[in-house]
Amino acid sequence: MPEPPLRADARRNRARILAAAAEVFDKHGTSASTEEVARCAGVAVGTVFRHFPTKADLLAAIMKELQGRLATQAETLAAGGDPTALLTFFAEVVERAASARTVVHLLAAGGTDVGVDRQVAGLGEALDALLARAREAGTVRAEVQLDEVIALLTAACHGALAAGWAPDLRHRTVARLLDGLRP
Amino acid sequence: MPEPPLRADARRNRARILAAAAEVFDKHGTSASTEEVARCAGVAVGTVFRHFPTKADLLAAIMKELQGRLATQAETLAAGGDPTALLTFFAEVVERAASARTVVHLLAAGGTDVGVDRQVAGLGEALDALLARAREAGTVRAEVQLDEVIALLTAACHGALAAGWAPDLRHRTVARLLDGLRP
DNA sequence: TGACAACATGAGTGGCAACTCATAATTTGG
DNA sequence: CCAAATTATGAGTTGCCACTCATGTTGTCA
Repeated sequence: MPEPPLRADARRNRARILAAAAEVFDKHGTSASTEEVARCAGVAVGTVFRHFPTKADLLAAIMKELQGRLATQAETLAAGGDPTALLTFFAEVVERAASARTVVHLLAAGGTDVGVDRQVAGLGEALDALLARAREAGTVRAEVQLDEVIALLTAACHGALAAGWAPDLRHRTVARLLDGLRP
Repeated sequence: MPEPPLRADARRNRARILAAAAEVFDKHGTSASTEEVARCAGVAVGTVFRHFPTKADLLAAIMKELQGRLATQAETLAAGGDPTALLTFFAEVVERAASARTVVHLLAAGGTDVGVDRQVAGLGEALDALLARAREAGTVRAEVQLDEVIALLTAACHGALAAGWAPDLRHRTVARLLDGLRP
């Protein structure tokens, strides 16, 4: 089923909508109205719904993009060969989550929410590479499992976001979390 | 301003509403309708709004109760003198959060949500006692601060709840978290 | 027990937000 | 440059939910 290519203006609007949605949902949470997204994108509501028939579809699209960016970053770090890359990546994701609500939803979507299961799996593989390298180098304990790392990351993101930790507290808390992984 | 005592039926209904609200919000999240709460309590909507003029007031009342129970439990543990009581308490709260959405909201309400700031402070004192004892006994590292413990607890609750960790994963993750506190 | 105040009831109101559809505007292949 | 198809528009439509209020009920106290 080779989807016919989008018209030029349609492509442009789709991109604008995605950007606007990311901005709006990050600022006001996912309960922000679709109309607000349309306004921010400089587009009518109907156009948003033409591209994403459902609000959930819009969220899923954002998450897919986000997942892609995170996975790429993780792969880059893994290629670098630094055995502490896992810890770096961990801290950075939490740092981003503190100001970007959407990361949280991505990571939490291991389950049933919007159908992002496979996306998360993709991030999982990238993380697994980082973890393997860290284990070999003795940067983290051998018995630490991938799902635990993901769980800790999820928890930290949620906490940083929902509780609104100040930067200082955030850094100390992440430090404690990483302490739990080291030998 | 000595509030006149409630009438007998009013007291009974107030209690029923609180219990029903806790059950409903735990099951369907805080977006469940007030009407659902009323139905579950066997009461009309108007009655719910007579006792709690706003949905936020209802949530705040639930959290106040919850905070009281948790604080009491923490104090009891502290009185017991077990130096690992902090770790026990931590694990237990997370365990409860996994099936009770409301704990999460309580712990996350360090900030601006419903005005529960002081309630959390109350829990903080009880936790502080546990932490002090654990530090003296060398069960946790000396440099671990109270706000970090609260932050970790918050994070773990959010994670356990939002991501729906299976029991096995939950236990391992909490273990990793506690590893980060030990010497 | 009676009478008054406190309380309960539940149909109704207002408002918000997701989603639709007839119409108008663009794009594109010929 | 001109159709024909694709896309954009935005004023509705629909449904839900927090909250109100006129009316009926129950507890309390003398």
